[in-house]
Amino acid sequence: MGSSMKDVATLASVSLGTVSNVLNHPELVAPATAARVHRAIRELEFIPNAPARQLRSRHARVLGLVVPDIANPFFTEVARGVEDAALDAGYVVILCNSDAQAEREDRYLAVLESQRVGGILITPARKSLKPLGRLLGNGVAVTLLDNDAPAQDVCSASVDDRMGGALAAEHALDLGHRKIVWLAGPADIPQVADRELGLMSAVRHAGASVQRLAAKQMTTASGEMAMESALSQGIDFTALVCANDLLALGAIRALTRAGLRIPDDISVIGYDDIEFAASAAIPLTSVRQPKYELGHAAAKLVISECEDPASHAHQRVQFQPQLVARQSSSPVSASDTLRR
Amino acid sequence: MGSSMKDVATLASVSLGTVSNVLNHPELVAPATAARVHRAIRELEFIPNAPARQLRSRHARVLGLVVPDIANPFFTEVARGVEDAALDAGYVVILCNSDAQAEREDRYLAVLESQRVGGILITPARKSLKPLGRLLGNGVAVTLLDNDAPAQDVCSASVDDRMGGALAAEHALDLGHRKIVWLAGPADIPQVADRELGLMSAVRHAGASVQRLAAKQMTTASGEMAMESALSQGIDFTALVCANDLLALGAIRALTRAGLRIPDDISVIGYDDIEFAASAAIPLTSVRQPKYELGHAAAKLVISECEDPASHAHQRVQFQPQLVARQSSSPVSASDTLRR
DNA sequence: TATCAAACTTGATACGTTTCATTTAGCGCC
DNA sequence: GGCGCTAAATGAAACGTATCAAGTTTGATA
Repeated sequence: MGSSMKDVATLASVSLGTVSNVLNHPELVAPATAARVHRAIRELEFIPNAPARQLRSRHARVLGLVVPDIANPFFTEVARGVEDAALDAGYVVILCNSDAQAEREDRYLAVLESQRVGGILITPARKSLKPLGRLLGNGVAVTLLDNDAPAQDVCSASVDDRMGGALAAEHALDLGHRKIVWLAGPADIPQVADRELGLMSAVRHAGASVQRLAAKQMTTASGEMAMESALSQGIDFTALVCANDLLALGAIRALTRAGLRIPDDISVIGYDDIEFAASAAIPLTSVRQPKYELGHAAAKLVISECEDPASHAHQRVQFQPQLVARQSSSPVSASDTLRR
Repeated sequence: MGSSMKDVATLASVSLGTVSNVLNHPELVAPATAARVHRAIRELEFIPNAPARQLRSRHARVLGLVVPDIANPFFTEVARGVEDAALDAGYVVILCNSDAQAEREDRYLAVLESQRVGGILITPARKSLKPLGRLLGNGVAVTLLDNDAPAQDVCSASVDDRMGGALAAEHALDLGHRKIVWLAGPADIPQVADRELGLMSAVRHAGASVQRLAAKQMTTASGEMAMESALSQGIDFTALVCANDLLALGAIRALTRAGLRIPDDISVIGYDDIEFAASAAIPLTSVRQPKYELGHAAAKLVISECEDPASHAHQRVQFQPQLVARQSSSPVSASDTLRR
């Protein structure tokens, strides 16, 4: 069975308190004693009991990570960033998929509260931060992930989605495109809404215009369907900007099936720059988000609050996206320009 | 601050023990009393302290999930299965990416031991199960994930990789292919080795032969490189079977770039049937593994052992893979048959 | 040699639960 | 009305640790 500090104390002929000090306040104990204790620890293969420790010290090296769906490559990468930062600090991450459902999110928040986690990283399923209020009141550090903090009492780490939308638009405009389609997702996703704002304002600024298309979900299947039905209605355009890469990949299938060539007939621009974007049959031009860094930064924020809540100042960290041009986009073709 | 059972007891005018009984042994307490206690619980918004509970009862509703890389779509899906099963049982999952490195795996196992998790689901980074010995000795339930249990003291959930390899081979053979290339991954991955065994024996049984190609890693980039160099050496074949879908997608890029058409010139068969396989430009024929079910089953195994270690019998669960034919494979073309 | 601060150690207490041996109440029956 | 039972509730002990006031040793100083 696992041995306890008491066993260590006995074997090293010191008191329980001294063993505790060796572990938590080594500067208070004489080197010779510390050495003896360490020997005993090795001998007994003692491993501290984290739950007991937390019960007493009210400090847990456990984080909760609440995301809509880890199967989304964007969040997978974010999670890796979170996890690496956590492990570096001796923390551990509880993975919670909310499926963007409030009910499931609530269930998880309750479990996390019961587990008395030290901090929570969350991409909320809904606008209101009310459900987080309880947690905050109980001294749990909360950091918003891929969301900007509206309030003062939480940290946040996000990517500038308006800028990302603008980058995508400007790329298309720079290539000479004037007939642009924006393939959006569900309207209630704040990130998507921001991308749209950035895109629209850039386009308007250039005196061009955009047609808006909406997919039901942020998936390839949904992108394919939306594009297909638009094509059947004889939509006329030369560039397609999508709310994420999955939509773009789906749309490309529909376009290809309709006999359109990419990028010769249509330029396609995605968003997220997931790994598959680069290695697709037609490498996808996309707006890269520093996903790993986002997760890493968010985790460091929440950990720093866990470690020292008193002297912690809430921060907003915002990353800049970046356009990665690949083969799915090219200058508008001569014929299209003339036709216009 | 969070209220404790003591507060609840006071408010409901009962003893501490009674509150505990309401929570854990409701059959022992009179309905009227239970009602009073429940009212107090709601009133105080009491949420049990899981760590304290575990300290006393030595029973944790926490699982550790140790996988090589959650960014691999295979494991992402497995993780979802694990998580859903866990949440259903009121458990929570700690995510651990070992990166297939022994050192990182060890670090995580130590942290999980310190957290006193109730169970561990692991796809081990190395053959030896020694590092798990300590855990088992301390009463932690261990279940092998995507690995078959060699020993008697752990459960395991896996997919029949030999059969999968055979399915892929038989599909190619049925389509008339006789010049087959097997694009393998690193030799030390047991799953891949098994697939190869199944493939080889099916091919031999049919009196055909296989050329073996090895990629350095199980990634698109690696698959592309391996295929490219093979093509430059003038390899002659009509069907390509890959150790996983990522390799297949990479290989397809190299093939396409070399002017070969799929499936007209070369039939390509992947393994895993990740989501992208179906929605790629050329939908990929692949061997489907019940990924979600695998994770779900493994989690249920480990949870059942956690709940009642005494009456638990270790089990091996093995799933059957399934061939999903799509457009990347077709009957060998007349010209190729003649040429032979 | 007596004194005192500094450097270590100790031992008791509390964290929020579960468990279990006891106690108390309620009730039918001879 | 006393007996034995069952059902319900209680109270104390324990889980493994951190903390901190109080104790002990050490070594330097006067």
